[in-house]
Amino acid sequence: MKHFNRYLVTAALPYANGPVHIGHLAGCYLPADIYVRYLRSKKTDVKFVCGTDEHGVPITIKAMQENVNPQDIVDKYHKIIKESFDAMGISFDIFSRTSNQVHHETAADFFLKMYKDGLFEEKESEQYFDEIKQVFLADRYIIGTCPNCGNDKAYGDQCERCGTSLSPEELINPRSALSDAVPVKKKTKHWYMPLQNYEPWLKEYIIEGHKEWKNNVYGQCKSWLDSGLHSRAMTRDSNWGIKVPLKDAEGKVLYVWFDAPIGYISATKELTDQWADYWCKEDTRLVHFIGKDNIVFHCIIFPAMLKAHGGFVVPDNVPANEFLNIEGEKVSTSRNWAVWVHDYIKDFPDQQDILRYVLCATAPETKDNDFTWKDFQDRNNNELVANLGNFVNRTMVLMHKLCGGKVPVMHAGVKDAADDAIFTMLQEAKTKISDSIENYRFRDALNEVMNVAREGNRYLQEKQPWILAKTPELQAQNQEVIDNCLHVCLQLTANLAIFINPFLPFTAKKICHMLKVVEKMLEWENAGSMKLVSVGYSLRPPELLFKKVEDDQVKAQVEKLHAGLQQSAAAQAAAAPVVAPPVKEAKAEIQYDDFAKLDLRVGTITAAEKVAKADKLLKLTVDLGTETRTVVSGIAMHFKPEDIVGKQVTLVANLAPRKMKGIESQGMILMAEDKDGRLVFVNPDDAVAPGSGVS
RNA sequence: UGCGAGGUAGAGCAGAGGUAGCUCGUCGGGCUCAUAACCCGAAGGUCAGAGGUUCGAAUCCUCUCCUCGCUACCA
Repeated sequence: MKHFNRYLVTAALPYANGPVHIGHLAGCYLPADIYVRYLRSKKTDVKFVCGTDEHGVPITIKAMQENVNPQDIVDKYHKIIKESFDAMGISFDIFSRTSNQVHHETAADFFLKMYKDGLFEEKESEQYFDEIKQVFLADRYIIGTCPNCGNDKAYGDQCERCGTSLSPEELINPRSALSDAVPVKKKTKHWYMPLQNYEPWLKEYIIEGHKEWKNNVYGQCKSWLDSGLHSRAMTRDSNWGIKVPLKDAEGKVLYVWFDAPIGYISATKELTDQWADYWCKEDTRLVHFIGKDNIVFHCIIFPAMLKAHGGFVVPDNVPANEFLNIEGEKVSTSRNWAVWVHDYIKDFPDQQDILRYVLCATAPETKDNDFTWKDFQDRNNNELVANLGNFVNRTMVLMHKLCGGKVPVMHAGVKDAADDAIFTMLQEAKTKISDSIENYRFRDALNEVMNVAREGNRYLQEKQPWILAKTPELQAQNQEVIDNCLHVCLQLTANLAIFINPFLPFTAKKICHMLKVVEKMLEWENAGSMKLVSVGYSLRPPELLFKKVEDDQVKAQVEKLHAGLQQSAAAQAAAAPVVAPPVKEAKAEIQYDDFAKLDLRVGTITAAEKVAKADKLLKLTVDLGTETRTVVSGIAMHFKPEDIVGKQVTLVANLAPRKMKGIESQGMILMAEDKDGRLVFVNPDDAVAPGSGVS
C-alpha cells in the first residue's frame, strides 16, 4: 500500500448558472467535507479546494435570455453558492472561481504547453451558425419539428416528446433557439485531443491500477475504455471563456470541460505558494469528489490531460456518488423540483447538522436514493434527538443532579466489567469509523458513531444511577458507583464529540462548550481516551443539541416544493410564446338560447384522488358554495391530485350525471387543450366566491 | 440500440456458495434521569421474475422485467 504524505481533495466545481440544492450536497460536497474534516483531525496535511465553474454555453444563453452580461450571471450565483456552502459548514480551504485571472493564465498555459508539445490535432468542420446573434450553435440550441412525432419544439440532439435522438439535419424547419434565425453551416477550426493515444496508459492506470474504485465508477470507466476512445475537441467558438492562446484563434475559447478541472489547480495556486507540492509530488493523494454525471471527465479526460501535460499526479480515487431524488421524483432545476440550500438555511436556522446528518445517512453511495421530508423528520426525531441528543442530555442532567455539577472521580475499587466494556467498545468504534471513512463509506461510519451513542444509553439504563440515588441510607457506598457511571458517561460524551465532529461539526462544538473543553480535544488521536474531561472540573448546564421537527414544518416544506413546481411551470408557460393550436373545425352556429341552456358555475376543488384501475381519471370534490359535487375528470395524466386541491374551476353544472368506474360524475370541468395535448384549467382570472355563475 | 450501476422486511442499507442481518418504523413489556425521550423482547422476507450449475444459491451461469446514468456538442 502506497504511503501518502499529503492530500489534495477537490469537490466538483458547481456550475454558476443556478444555486446549489441538497442533491449537490449529498452527492459531493458533504462527503468531501466529512473526509477532509476527518483528515484534518488526524493532523494530516490536506488542502480542500473548490470554486464555481463560470464558463460554457449555458451561461451565455442564460445571460442572453435575461438580457445581462454573462459576468452578471456568474457574479450573482458565485455569491449565492459560496454563502450556501459557508452556512452549511463545508470547510473549503479556498472557494475560487474560474473567471479569476490566475485561472485564465493557468488554463491557457496548460493548453499552450500541450500545443507546443504537438499534442493537439487541428481539424476543420462545419457547424451551425446563427447569423443574427453571430454565434455558433450547439445542437441543443437548434429547435425544429421532429420528423418522428411532429413535435415542433424538438431539440437538435433529441426530441423530448418522443425520445428519439436526432441530429440538427433531421429537424424540419430548424431555427435558432436564440433568435429564430435559420441556422447556416459555417466552417470552423478546432483543436482536438486524440484521447485514443492515452488508452493504453489509461487502461494500466485504471483497469489494472485502481480495482478498488467504487463499482459504479470502475464499471463506467471500463466500459469507455473497452469501447475505444476518440479525438475530442478541446476548443469552442464563443466569446465567453478562456481565449485560446494562439494567433489565429479569434473568437475561440477553451472547451469548458478542458478549463474546469484545471480550476482545481488554479484554486490551489491561489491558496498557497506551495501549490506544486500538492500537484506534482508523487506522495500526494489526489481525491476528486463528484456526482455520477461527471465520471468520464474526472476519470478519463482529466487524467489524460494531466498525463499529456506531464509533471502532475493523477487522481488516486474518484468516489462518485449517485443521485438524490426528492420525494420520489428526480431533481429538476428547470422544473424547480429541488430543495435549495439557501432556502433550507432560512427555514431551519442553526440546524445545519440535521441536514448534514440526514444527507449523510441517506447518501446515494451505491444507488440513487430518495430524500423525503418525512424521513428528514423521522431521522431527526428518532435518531438525533432520541439517541445522540438524549444521551448527552441525560448525562449532563444526571451529572448536575447527582454529582454536584462536577466531573466525578473514577473509584478503582468499584469499577466493573460494564465500565471496561465501554472502553473496549470505544477502541473498536474508533477503528471501524476510521476504516469506513478512509474507504469512503460515510453512511457506515456515521451509523457506527450512532452506535456509540446507543451503547451509552444502554450502559446508563443498566447502571440506573437514579435508582441508586433514591436510598439515602446507602448513600456512602452507592455514591461511588454513581460517580463511576457518570464519569464514564462524560468521557463517552467527549468521545462522541470527537467521532461526530467530521459529520456534525456544529454539534461537536456545542458538546465542547458544555464540557468546557477546548476544540483541540476533537483531534482524532484523543478518541478512545477515558481522560478527556478532568476530574473535579465544573461543567456548564445542559443545553439541548437538537430539537424536534414538527409535523407542520414537514407539511410546509412539502407544500413549498409543490408550490415551487407550479410557479415555475406558470413562469415557463408565460415566457414561452403561445403556439396557436390547430384550428378546430368550426362548429355550426347556435342561438343565444342554446348557449343559455348551459349552467356554468365556478367551484373550488376541495379534494382530489386517483380513481382505482383507471389511468386517466381523477375523482374530484368541488365546492359550489351551496352544494358539493363529485366530478370524475379525465385529467390524471396531466395533474397530480395534491397539486390541484384549492384550485378554482369552471363547471358545467347541469350536465346529466353519468357513472364512470362506478362513480357518479355530477358535472364537467372546462379545460383548454393546446396542440401538444397540454391541459389548462379554464378558471376566473381572480378568485370569486364558489358557486358564482358564468355567462 | 449498446454499455455501466442498481433491484434484499413498511423505509433506508449490509451480506458475494453453508442456519437471511443492521438502523428506523410497527406491536408487546419494563423503566422514569432524560426533548412522551430511554431499555428489553416480538412480529415482519418465495433476497425483482424464470430457468440452470451444486449435496447446498440472495451469492455462480443464462434469459426476462423494472429504476437510474452514459452513449462522446447538455458543463
